Amino acid sequence: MNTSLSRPVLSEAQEDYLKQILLLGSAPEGSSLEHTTAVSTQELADRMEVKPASVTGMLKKLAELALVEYEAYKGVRLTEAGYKVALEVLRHHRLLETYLHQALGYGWEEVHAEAERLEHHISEAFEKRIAEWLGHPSHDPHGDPIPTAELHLPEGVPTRRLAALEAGERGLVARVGSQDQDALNLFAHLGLRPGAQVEVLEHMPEGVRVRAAGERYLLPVALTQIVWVAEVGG
Amino acid sequence: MNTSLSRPVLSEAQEDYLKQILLLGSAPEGSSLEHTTAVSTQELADRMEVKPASVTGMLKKLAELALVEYEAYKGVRLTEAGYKVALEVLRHHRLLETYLHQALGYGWEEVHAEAERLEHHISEAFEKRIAEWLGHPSHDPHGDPIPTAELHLPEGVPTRRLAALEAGERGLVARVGSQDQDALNLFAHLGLRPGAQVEVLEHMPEGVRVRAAGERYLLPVALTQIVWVAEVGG
DNA sequence: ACCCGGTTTTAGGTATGCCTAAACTATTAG
DNA sequence: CTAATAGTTTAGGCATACCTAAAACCGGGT
Ligand SMILES: [Mn+2]
Ligand SMILES: [Mn+2]
Ligand SMILES: [Mn+2]
Ligand SMILES: [Mn+2]
Repeated sequence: MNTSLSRPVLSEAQEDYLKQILLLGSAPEGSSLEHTTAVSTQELADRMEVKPASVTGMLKKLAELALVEYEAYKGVRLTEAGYKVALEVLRHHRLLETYLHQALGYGWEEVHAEAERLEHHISEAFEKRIAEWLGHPSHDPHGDPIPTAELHLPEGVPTRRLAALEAGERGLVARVGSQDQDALNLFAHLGLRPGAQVEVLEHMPEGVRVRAAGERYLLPVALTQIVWVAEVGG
Repeated sequence: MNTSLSRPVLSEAQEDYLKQILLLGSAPEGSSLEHTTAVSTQELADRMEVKPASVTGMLKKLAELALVEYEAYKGVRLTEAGYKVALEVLRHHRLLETYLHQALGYGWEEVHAEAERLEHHISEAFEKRIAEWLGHPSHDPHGDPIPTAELHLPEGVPTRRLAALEAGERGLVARVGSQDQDALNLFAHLGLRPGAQVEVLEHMPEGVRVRAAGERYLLPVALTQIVWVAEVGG
């Protein structure tokens, strides 16, 4: 009983495009389609590791399917329908990451690659069962919010980039917002995972000196943009 | 660390062809490449729900990859390399079925469709973790043997088709060897699942009268070919 | 020996999703 | 206000995996 899904059957590539358009067009904290910005061909090409010409082709196809609004030279935005699909894929992704971590003992930094593929291939029954097993979690192991079954994206606690903390300030890692495997490996290695405490010791030209898991490190600025921290007692 | 796998990266379609060549070419009990028979274009076309012309095309490609031996008009057999791939896919499939059943509470008859897709998309890490979680099971929920991590197919206990039992004989369902969803639903509904007791009451022209789960049914002959039974006390 | 009918292959075509190279557009720096 | 350049699109290709229609094959029966 396939419930003849209300959404068309999309390819893996199409689903990934929609998901990335959502991710790239959203403010780091933000949710809701209205607060979304247009995404350029170039950004998508970089993120999808594909040539810009390929992106143009795909965007035309998605526009025909009424999943995006696309005007040449002006970037794309999701339509209401496209937004739904993107959230659905994102839900699969983040539930899978959580399940791999909690049920199968995957490392925090290992889950992304596996989820990136599986998100396109699990059924709604599978989604439902792992969500139940997990007790309907609100956040994945990276601290990212998981869209609900009704496709609402929960608001998070207010956070600031690690880069924005003053010297001497401390906080709790709330989110490590990276898709890059090497960066994740590094963070995992340093103990900079969601829930951990961090303190900014000093801002330097080459990066930010921090203390995490009892050790001191110099983090390149780019990496301190990726880590979001919440109030210590929050 | 992808360990740069010894086998080439194959498409989902290629993997499914190899698996079906293995399944169609093996005796119902049999294992080992030697005891395998050639498989015809037609059989594959039926099984894969594809036209014979498509099969011919695929077989040529697989032959180029040295995964099958293919001679026009004479059917295919797997090469040693193709046999390995087929067993690998089969291991994924049957481990997944077992996991979906035991860990996620899928019904015995629901697992096939989900496994059919996922088998191509899980990593070796995933395979390993579910195998460990399950305690390295030897058989899947349908009673089919699961290839080991070293890709050996365990021998089963000797079984006979339900159709082969004499009137009055009883046995334990050892295996329900169907890929057909509707047949599986029916068997599940009747309580004819691996481990259940069955008794053949009478052979009729229209089918076989059996008792299972306390009830009496008339099973079409075709369906009694699919069910394998072992000695009651075996 | 030959014919027939089922099986299999060939030939030619579709759609997807990617590529490169070349042409074009929009924006920004002078 | 133009001209360079970064960003984008078009045009033309390739590979995969299917399809249909037509031709070729093969084995059994006469
Ligand atoms: Mn993906
Ligand atoms: Mn879903
Ligand atoms: Mn499959
Ligand atoms: Mn494997």
